[in-house]
Amino acid sequence: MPVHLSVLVQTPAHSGIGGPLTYLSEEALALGTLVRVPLGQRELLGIVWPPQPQADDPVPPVKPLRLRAISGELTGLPPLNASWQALIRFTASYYQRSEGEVALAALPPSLRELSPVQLMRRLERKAGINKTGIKKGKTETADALQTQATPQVALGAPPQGLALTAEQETVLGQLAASKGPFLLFGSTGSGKTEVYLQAVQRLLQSEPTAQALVMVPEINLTPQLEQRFRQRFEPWLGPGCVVAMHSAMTPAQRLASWLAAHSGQARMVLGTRMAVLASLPHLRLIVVDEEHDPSYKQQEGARYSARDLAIYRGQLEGAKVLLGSATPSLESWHHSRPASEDKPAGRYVRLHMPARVGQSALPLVRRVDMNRQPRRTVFSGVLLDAMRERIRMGQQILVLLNRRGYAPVLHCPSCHWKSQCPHCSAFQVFHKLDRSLRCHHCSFAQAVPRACPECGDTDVRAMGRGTEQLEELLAAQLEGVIRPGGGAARIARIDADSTRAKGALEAQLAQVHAGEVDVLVGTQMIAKGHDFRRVSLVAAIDTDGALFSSDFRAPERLFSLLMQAAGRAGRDAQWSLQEGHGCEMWIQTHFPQHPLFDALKRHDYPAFAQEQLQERAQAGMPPFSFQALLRAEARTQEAAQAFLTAVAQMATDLPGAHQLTLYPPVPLGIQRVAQVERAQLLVEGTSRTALQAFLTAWQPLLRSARQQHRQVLRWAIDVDPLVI
DNA sequence: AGCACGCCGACT
DNA sequence: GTCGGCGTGCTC
Repeated sequence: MPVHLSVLVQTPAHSGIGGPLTYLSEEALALGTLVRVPLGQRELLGIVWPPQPQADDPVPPVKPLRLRAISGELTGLPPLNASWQALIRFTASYYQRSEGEVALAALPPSLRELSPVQLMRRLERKAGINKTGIKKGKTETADALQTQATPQVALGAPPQGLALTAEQETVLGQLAASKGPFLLFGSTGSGKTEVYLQAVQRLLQSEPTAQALVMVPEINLTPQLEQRFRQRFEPWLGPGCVVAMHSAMTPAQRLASWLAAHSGQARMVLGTRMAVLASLPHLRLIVVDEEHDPSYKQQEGARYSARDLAIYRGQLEGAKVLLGSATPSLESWHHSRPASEDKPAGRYVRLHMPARVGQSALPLVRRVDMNRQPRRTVFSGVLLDAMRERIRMGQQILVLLNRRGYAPVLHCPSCHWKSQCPHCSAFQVFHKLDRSLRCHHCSFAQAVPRACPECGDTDVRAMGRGTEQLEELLAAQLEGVIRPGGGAARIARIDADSTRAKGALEAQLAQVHAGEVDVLVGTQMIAKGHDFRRVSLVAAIDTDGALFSSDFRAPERLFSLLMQAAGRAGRDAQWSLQEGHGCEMWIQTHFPQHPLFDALKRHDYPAFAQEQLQERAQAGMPPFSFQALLRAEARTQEAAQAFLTAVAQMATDLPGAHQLTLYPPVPLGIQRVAQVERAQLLVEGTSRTALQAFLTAWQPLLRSARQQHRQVLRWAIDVDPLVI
């Protein structure tokens, strides 16, 4: 007697299919079981799911006659457990996406594509390594995986690790003593990584099946960290106890890692934001390194914050959560505030590690008042002198500018033509090296015109400067400076352009580490994570834009970037101890009195955070309010805005609406990209519950409004947006 | 989102 | 006479 089975499939929000679909099955299957189901002409991977509560929909969703049977069950894989299901449900509901989209996106792509037969072969092959290598039928496969799933038994003695400082010991003690979640506020170089390693080790040691998840912001930081974790744990728990998870892995690698985590064989997962949705049946600890990093926020599809989900998942599964940063997000800082006379303490426990390991001092921050420099000065004389001296002493220099290319725009002085991108409301950037004009938003590229396309004048000029131009300028201005070994200063540039080729970043970094480079020019890429031990001077060339940006989070990002960059300098104690030649961070600015730089000079994140939080509180901005954006894309700006205006008018009586402010629609910062006009509408309020209730009620209205607004190509809701 | 069906322009 | 453009509509 066939039974009805609810199955989740990958259905985008636009499709109208929200919840699970109903199929027939010969037998009832446990929730979380992976199945293959027919949908239209295709066969898709699905997950057995609780049926949709049919409360508000009086019309039965399907005529019973049309039900189709599932194609098959993926045997050999234990079902996704209840915690994982709950995590997916929460993520979908909080970020306003369908459960099917979130759930299926959380599985490795090759699992979605593999047929049951192919998958079974894979599992057999994997299991066969441990067993005799004889392939058998499907029940055998299940057994094989079960065998493999028994957690790794310790092969050797637990690793010793580095000797801990008193601070590190204290922090580890605090971690053990309370429930958390924790915010570890530790300066660059204070040894946070060793705390993570020890925390993971203590967990794995005390519980024979426990799993830990360690998240990092970017893939290019993972290789060194992955190696460190492997070297620490593999001699102890055997190869395969640590697996990586990030989007740069091959489909086969991703599947292998996922299976190892899902089966419980992997004891530790090291990954980027996607790893927060991995199946980890024995998860007991989540570490979020550099928790302030914006890349934890997914920027397409379900726009979840992996850091926020880590907090939720920890609570859900009873796992400890440790966020770490030298410049925490203002949200996390606020949530970890100590109790004051008028207010109770925040929900997080704040842990503090102020000291740098070893003797190295924090660099001296020096401001150059650009108002006192001749107009159009790129490198001030004082900075150039300081750089020359460092080169003569054989030390390295980092020059930061967040603008790649040669010049951000080309223009014609006689007719005022500018290198506007034909598809976007942005300028095409001048790249001198390959003589191209390139749009950084839609990638449209063309050759640099020899003469002005409008008036034919051959005097077309570059305005402003990017990293390419800095590299060129420096070569000229540092000419004749001789480094200790003899020879001229060697300048290199690292940015998205120079590292496009696979392995290019690693090769360039290796050059820097080998001392083959004296001056490194680059975008924020070079400020993150990489440890340049011989760098003794860091210079930020043009940061003023972030001080007065319309994006209220720009100062926070700038402070973090500069603190991180400063942390790159002076990791090697030898120079900081030399009298008068300590490590320095130079800031060229037209606003040397700005409080951000005052706090930076004192390396005083708490002071900066307090000042920013006061401003945010007064202006009623996050973390003192909650926001969501509704974005619409259309062929014309008018169509996009008309849709937003219409749905805002329809929303006035929705639940929660009276506690929220709906702002008028505005064009996005870059209003047009690749011939598509974009507009957005901000919803804001002080109650997260009201915002959630409102968005949930709004969704069906948005879907139906699209019928009247055929010009709208698509729309999406971004909950807790990072860029407004 | 896929993938069909469906109705109009340049090709073996 | 067919191949193929992408507009509209459906998938348990």
